[in-house]
Amino acid sequence: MPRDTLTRERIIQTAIELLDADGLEGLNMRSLGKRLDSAATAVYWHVKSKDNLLVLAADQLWHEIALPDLGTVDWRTAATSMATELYAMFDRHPWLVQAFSAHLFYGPGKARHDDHNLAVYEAAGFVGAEADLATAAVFTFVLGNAAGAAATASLTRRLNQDGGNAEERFRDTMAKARDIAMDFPRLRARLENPAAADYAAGPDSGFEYGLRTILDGLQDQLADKPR
Amino acid sequence: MPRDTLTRERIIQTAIELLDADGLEGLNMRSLGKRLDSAATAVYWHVKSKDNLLVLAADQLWHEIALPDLGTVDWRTAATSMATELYAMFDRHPWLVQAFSAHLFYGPGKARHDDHNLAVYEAAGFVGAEADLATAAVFTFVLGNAAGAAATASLTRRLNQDGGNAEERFRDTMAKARDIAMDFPRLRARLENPAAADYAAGPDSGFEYGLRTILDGLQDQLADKPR
DNA sequence: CGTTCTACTTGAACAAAGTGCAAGTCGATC
DNA sequence: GATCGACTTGCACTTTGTTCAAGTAGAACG
Repeated sequence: MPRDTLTRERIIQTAIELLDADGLEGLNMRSLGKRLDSAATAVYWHVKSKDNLLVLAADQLWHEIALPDLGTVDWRTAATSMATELYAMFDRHPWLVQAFSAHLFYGPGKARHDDHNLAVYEAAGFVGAEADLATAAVFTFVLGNAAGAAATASLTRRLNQDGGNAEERFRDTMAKARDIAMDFPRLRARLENPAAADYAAGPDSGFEYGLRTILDGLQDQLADKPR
Repeated sequence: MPRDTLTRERIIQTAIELLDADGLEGLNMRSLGKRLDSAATAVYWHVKSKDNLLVLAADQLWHEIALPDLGTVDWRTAATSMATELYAMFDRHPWLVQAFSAHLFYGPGKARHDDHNLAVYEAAGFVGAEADLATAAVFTFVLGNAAGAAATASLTRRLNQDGGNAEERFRDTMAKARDIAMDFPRLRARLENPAAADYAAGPDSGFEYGLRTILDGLQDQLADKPR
């Protein structure tokens, strides 16, 4: 006997909890049912399918993103502010990246379009017209970069706080990578004297620093080869 | 009776063919077996698991990537050349994005490290040391952007060549998006006079144009807010 | 108070897919 | 011709998404 009645909202909420806790693999209909104190199949009255549930969960989070005022701010500013918002979202819910990689990489062509959805696209610099492929690329960059930065940050946090399993596994991997890296002269130099390397930056400034660096580098490249 | 003997190489090759043709969903051990003219489980003698097979397939493609000469070229140049290579790879094998989104977004922390692997990382500007989170972000950017551009290009190609189902479906989606977009003043303006818009660019120059645009825009943003 | 209807829940069961395993085959070697 | 090891096969088990007929519980109605 379920304490609370099953509702679409409670299902979505619980699904997000499970996903945040255990990742994409942690969510299956039976574990979800157990967590909800009801049969796995009861969910199907409220939600069409598991895929649909994932979409609904993502939608929920997507709709929590604050929109910049496009009347006041130009789209470049908007894109940057979007990047920050998305950064936070991917940081809190890493499974989003896995579940919707196609959307993130291939743009919103495959995604459903509702008003808020499209407003976010607009804010992120995306235009839903077939001619505007360039802007689609920009959109992908904004999302991709936000996700990458989020991952970086969450990695840092895991290192600093978790203490234990995750840290150990990560350090193992990195130690192994380090061993291999010592065979490469450039890597070796960087590893042996990180402070002197031109890319050195505190963990927390990784996002902005990474941006700056790549911007400088690629700007140069493009300047060299016009057209 | 299989015509050819089953080999790890043939399995990987066939898996890539299936993946290229039907995407991630198109590959299951039974269909793979059928295509190889042998029992599904025969594959397991050559390959540890399906996940492992995906890694092997990705590795195969990964190893086909040409490395810039790091002795001659600085790492920024190398990163750009990598972007081009990766661009081509994601363009040819879109399922890579789906299967390895975690690697692409979260960096090589979770990936296995062999010599070539690490050489590519180095070329892409990644250093396998825990302090260098900034470079990891750069790595993610290069990959993410390459994938986005590849998707854009493959979308264009699909539109121009496929003629039929894919095009129709895409146009439907876009038409719907367009309808909704007309409610947004900025989008509407862009859609009604795309030629005049500052982002207009030929489909084929989408990659470079997208880069230029976002670089300009974010460069400005960073210039405004130092530190 | 009983009936009915609607909203919701349940357990059994099916299908798809990854995979382990015991038994078989086939070709080379002794 | 016997043996051995490499390789293959079919069966079967497990997990997981999903369907469905049958149930229940509470509100509405007579």
